[in-house]
Amino acid sequence: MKYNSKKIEEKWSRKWFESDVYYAKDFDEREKRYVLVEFPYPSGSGLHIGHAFSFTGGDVYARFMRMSGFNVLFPMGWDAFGLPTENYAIKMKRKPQEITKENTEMFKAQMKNLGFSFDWTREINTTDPRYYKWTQWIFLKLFEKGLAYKDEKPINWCPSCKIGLANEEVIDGNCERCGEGTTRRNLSQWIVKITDYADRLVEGLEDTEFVEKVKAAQINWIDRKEWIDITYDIKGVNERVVVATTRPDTNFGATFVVLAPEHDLVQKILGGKIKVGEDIEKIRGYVKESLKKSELDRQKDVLGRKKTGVFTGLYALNPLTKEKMPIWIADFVLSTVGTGAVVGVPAHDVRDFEFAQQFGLSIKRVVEDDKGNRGEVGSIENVFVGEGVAMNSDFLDGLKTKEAIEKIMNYLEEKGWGTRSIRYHLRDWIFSRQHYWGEPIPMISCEKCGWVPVPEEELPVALPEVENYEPTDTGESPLAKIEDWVNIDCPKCKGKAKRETDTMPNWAGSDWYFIRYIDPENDKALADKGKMKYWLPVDVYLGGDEHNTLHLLYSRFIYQFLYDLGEVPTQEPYFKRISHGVILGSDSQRMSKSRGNVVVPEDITNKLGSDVARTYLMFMGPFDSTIAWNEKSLMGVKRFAQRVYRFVTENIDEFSTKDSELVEQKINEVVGDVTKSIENFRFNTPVARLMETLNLFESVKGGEISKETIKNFLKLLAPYMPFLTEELWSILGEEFSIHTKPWPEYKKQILKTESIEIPVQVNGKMRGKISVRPEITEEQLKKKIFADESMKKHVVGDVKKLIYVKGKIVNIVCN
RNA sequence: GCCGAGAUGGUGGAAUUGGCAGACACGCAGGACUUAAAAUCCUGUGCCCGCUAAGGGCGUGCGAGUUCGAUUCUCGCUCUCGGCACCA
Repeated sequence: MKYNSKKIEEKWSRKWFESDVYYAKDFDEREKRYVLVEFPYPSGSGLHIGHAFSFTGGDVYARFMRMSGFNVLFPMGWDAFGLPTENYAIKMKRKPQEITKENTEMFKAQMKNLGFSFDWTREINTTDPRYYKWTQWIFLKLFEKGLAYKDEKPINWCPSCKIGLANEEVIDGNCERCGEGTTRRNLSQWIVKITDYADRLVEGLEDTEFVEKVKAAQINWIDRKEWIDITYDIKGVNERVVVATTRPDTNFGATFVVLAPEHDLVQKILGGKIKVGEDIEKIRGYVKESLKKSELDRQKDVLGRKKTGVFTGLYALNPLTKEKMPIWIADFVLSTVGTGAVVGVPAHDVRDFEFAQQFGLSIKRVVEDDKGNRGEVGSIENVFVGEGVAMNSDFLDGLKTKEAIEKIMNYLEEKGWGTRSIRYHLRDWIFSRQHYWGEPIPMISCEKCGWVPVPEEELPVALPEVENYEPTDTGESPLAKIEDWVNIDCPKCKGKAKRETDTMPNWAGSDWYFIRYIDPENDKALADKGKMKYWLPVDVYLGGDEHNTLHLLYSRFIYQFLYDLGEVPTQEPYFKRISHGVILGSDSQRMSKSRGNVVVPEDITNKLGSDVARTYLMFMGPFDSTIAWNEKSLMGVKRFAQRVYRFVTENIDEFSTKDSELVEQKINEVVGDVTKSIENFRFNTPVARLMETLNLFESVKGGEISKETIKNFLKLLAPYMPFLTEELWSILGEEFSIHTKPWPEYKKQILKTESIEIPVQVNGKMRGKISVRPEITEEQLKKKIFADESMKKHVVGDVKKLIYVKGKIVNIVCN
């Protein structure tokens, strides 16, 4: 019979989704497993190969767990708010709602074609008002608990998208979405205080089984450090400057102070509040120039970049050395880091050294380096930033860096010159976007009462119908133009008030979506608490490397916050996180339209079928590595599928009731290997094992294989090739569906064989094999080896030692 | 610069308590079938010497070390990829 993938796949796809084979049952007696894959943004271009890769991995695992007897929740939904849809809507003059509907329908059809075993009764969509009602509810709770506040902040502004971006959305100074350079701009923004949870977000990782690189990425991003803020008096004026440092042990080597151009003192100088001797116009010119620079320009060529700056004419007084330190303004100091002012220790900081050299400031070594150098620091190679031993530092001399830091911190605090503080690389989260296609932030600004939350019972604040979605150049959301929506009575005082017109960032809807799958129709709560207790936490979360920091951090934060409110049952949302690699184009470059190397799943499913596409994606290489697409290798999997089909259909009447020893041993071994591999998310090797098994089947007669073994073989293959195996299962006359049948069991006891082959090494080199009974003793083995001419000739000189690892290997040591 | 991962045939990759390196697949070469091509099937395929043999030598990025034995463990390098970064 000929293998017709198209016919088979259409037939079973329909049948599966008409039945309940993939339904997850709330409160079922079986042990639960919540398998989550990142839900996609339904773009107009359809399912991407990366989606197919990720979802196939999840599907193989979910199917395996289901057959292993677990009650598996494997849901899917749509993260549908976002700029591409909005931009497309503007271009086509259509409603984003309609476009989203079309796109999700297309995605869903493609997913069904690929045979993913999602439970579609739990489908969610972040743009559905019944969903975003709860996204808005979470925001109200954040506001209520003081974790959301409004503030004027310099934000990254993309002039092309006309949108404010979080630091995380700016890649190398460019907009993450459109790639254009960003600038900075002050806007009043809603900010969420994620930093309040910084320590918890680090500590919570201990309770998870995330892979090491994900944990490291999260901890790195949060990056907690202990700082001390030191206050210096300024000579001759009644002002102070506060610098922040993590290396106060080097403070005896401080020779200057640098302010960020945005610093308050700079404003005071320019405003004439502080009189300086220097040419104020020169200072003004420098500050103006640097504020104009975008983040891109300021970060360009970071290493070895020529430092710029201007002297203020002021001096800070170092209480430790009693020396005066010139105060400079330079754009290498960032206003958003520390206090926006740093103390220059050129001998022990590369940037400070560059700056000192540029402007002829003095350089003083105060740490002996790890090679014992105590001399002058004359070149950049000698700048020592590591930990060493303090010198030229009065009472710190001779102390190791860590001890010196502790001692000086205590000293500065006692003297009232410094204050310790904990700071993070993680910043508070800018939560406002000036766009239409997002969740409206449910807040009302009242002339009298200030910011008033929309009452819970009035949620959702639905997106109004608009004529024009175009963002404005003023930075206002397009919603601001809809007056009858914006103007509203204050819920508190009934006076005149206006709605917030900003919408939420993309992350908002995806922070908590896994909760909603548990109870998608609930209109009283995020989800029913009993159901949450049954299903949470997510047992395995599969997704791309690109979401290992931000999405994961944001959603863990929101979940921890919900835990504090008593809304969710566990401290952490995800138990395991498995991240997969990227599929590159056949040219080993990232797939992109401009490179013309994009492969979409449909290309393959149309030509070769979904079973082949799925299996090939898994067979390509390890799930977590980055692999280039290779069109040719696909054919190997196609051949395999055909051979499986042909072998089973052609031998259907031949299969016996008992395996030959060889077949029995092989299938048992493969059951063990495949099970272990899938459990550990190594999805590539089971395919190879199953190919080996088929090779063996083909080399023996059908009569040497039992029907039971064929059935087990199909079960092992079922997670990879759900359609083909279902078809063959039915051809074998078995009852629907293979995907609900129990996974084959691995028999532990080793099969007793007449003889085994033992490799023989001489001085560690393989010289041959010898066939022996398994229970042979070392003595007998030795005799047998030396009776064998072909072995004996390799043994030269005296035999010093013979090592026999029972049943595995022999090594003869001689000289 | 910091953090993380990695380096195995022509290619993707196997090999986890240290024990037969190269499973499986692609590609390539030869053959069968065919008027022919495609498809399919069979055989061979790490490199070098050797007669297309027998046989031997070399071989998991480089250099040392531990061990009877190292792709695997230790130390020191080189390079590649991913993330972060004028973070003071």
